[in-house]
Amino acid sequence: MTAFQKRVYTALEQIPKGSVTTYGAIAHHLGSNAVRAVGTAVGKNPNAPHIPCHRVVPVSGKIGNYSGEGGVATKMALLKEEGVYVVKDTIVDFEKHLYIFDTND
DNA sequence: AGCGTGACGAACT
DNA sequence: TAGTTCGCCACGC
Repeated sequence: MTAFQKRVYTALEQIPKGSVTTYGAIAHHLGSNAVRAVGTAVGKNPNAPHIPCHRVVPVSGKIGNYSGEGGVATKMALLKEEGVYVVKDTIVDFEKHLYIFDTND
């Protein structure tokens, strides 16, 4: 477990239920521009359901990927359980559910 | 210490 | 409009 991973996981826990965020938003929130590093961090350490990694999606409004059980199928299922509907691997009203990290200022 | 890979993103053709 | 390429930063070998 690296410090960078923890930052990513902490950021994910800030995502409220029924909302989603993007890798780019997380990267920017961490003060970086490396969406790859964020995706790598989450992907290599799902950290179990303790982390709502299913609420993380690319800015494309699509599902992206998922290393958990069932893959993207489970990911979109979890989102639907939270009120975020998904059709054809694409999030419905994506930007409406899009959560931006509170800059706290 | 250097190269390649990766749950992405934006620009180019 | 859609497919491809390079870039980004951290991690593994």
